[in-house]
Amino acid sequence: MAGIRLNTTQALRLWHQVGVSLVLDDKKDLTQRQMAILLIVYLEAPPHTVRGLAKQLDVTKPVITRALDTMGKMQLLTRRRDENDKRNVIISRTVEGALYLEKLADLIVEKAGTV
Amino acid sequence: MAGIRLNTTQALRLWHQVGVSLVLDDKKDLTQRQMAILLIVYLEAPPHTVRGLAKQLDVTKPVITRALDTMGKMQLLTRRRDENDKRNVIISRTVEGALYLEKLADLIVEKAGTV
DNA sequence: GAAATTGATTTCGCTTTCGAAATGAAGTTA
DNA sequence: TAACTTCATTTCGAAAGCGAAATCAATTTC
Repeated sequence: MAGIRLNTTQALRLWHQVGVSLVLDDKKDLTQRQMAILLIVYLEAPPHTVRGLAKQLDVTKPVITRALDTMGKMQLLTRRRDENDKRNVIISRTVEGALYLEKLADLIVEKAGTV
Repeated sequence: MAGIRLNTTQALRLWHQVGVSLVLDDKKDLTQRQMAILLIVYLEAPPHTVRGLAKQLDVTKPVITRALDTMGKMQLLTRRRDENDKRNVIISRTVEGALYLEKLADLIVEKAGTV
């Protein structure tokens, strides 16, 4: 668990290159909050709920509901009712969403190689 | 020009950690486009104009004008008229903007160390 | 089982952004 | 100097986001 070693110049160059590429190529145009939600759902252990995401990101629940509406339409993730406690909504991954993040990861790796 | 070597998992973890931190801590809440513009202005060789930025990011000029309005209010950059050709507007850096990106860079470096 | 609590969504009014088109100012061409 | 071009901004109607508060359904508490 040594981590990646980079300096501040490399960090900004990486953000710069990936950022410009996303603006140029990415149809989805997610907000920062939406992207954060997506990555939590894909990288952190389930289950994920509206309340849990709102708490982790310190935003209101409607922010999460709206983001799920938007990213749900894009097929990046899905929701279903929790059968054990029907007040809860469980957010989960989709194939589309996994592919989207795979492409994002490839882009980051590619740009990292150039900074 | 060796570049940074990381794998796709590390790339997504890095984006995840930085993204969550930005949602939690960053008052500015820039859009992807605004962030891309800011990084271009700070990392690429001047002069920067509305037209040039619009072309590089393949967006309309009003997108740039609006982003400059917003980030100008935040003091992240400034514009002034080009005295040689008064149709042009030259976008340049500010101390505030440099500090903002320094902190962003520090955050990225810190999170990179943990992925 | 009635009342209170919890979780998600909807509604409200507001702000910000969007692209397309119109405008205005400055420079260039004929 | 009159017409055209160029650059940035403003205006337009539409779309999407925001937080606060209200709503609705499910669960827990008393």
